[in-house]
Amino acid sequence: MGKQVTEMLKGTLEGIVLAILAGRAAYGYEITAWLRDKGFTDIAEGTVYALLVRVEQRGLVDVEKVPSEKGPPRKVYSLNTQGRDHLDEFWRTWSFLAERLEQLRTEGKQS
Amino acid sequence: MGKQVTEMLKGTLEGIVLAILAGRAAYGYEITAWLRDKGFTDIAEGTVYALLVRVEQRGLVDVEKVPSEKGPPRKVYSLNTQGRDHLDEFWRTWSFLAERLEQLRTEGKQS
DNA sequence: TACCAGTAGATAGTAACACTGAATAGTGGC
DNA sequence: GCCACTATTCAGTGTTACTATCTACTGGTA
Repeated sequence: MGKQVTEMLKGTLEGIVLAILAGRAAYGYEITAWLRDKGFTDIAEGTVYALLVRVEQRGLVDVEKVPSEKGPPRKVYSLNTQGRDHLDEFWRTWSFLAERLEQLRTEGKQS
Repeated sequence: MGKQVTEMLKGTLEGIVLAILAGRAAYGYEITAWLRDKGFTDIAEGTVYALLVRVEQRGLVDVEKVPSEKGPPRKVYSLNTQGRDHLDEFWRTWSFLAERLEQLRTEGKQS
């Protein structure tokens, strides 16, 4: 998908991951695989882990270490109350942006 | 609007400005004022100018210096063919992202 | 046994982008 | 002569995602 989506993901990827965690608890490897599956083909492995560390440090998620049948133990993340608030705020910001862009797009088609 | 929109604008602000220029030619001060008017209250002056320099260097816009009745001459930017292609690409990337986010949002509401 | 693929996470260094703050420069009004 | 408004430029900073690499555990296979 190239460089353009990379820049656009800055600020949105965090919201995407929090939205995933709002549905169910998940661990890094799982989230990365899910994103790949949804078409975010060029999200690097390390990116999600770094993001999870950030949101953990900011206290938006709770973490639980769960042993895996295959491979090292998983760090399972779940959204806490603060994270839920942050996600709400994210959706508000996203809506603001999406509305204005949609308006710009339709205006552009007219001219 | 705070820090969240700042990060989200990375990658999209360029598209927004190109979309504006697709409608009509404009200069930096004008674009900044327009954005402020549309609710992007915390976009700094310098930000738009820096962005315009970038897109000019990448050859997406044509520039014409126009004397102003009040103040120093304006640099009027207009979208060229390459810029139009880039804008199309931007809309494709944006759609990709917007679709997936919209899906995530509605899924989240179900659970 | 040795090696490799798959699973799972961590980390150091880099690039891109928007922000902050200040400087520069021109015009007109008080 | 100074201030407000218009208009652009630029140096320095912070955040974020990428690249590349390393660690570590399991199971299969040559």
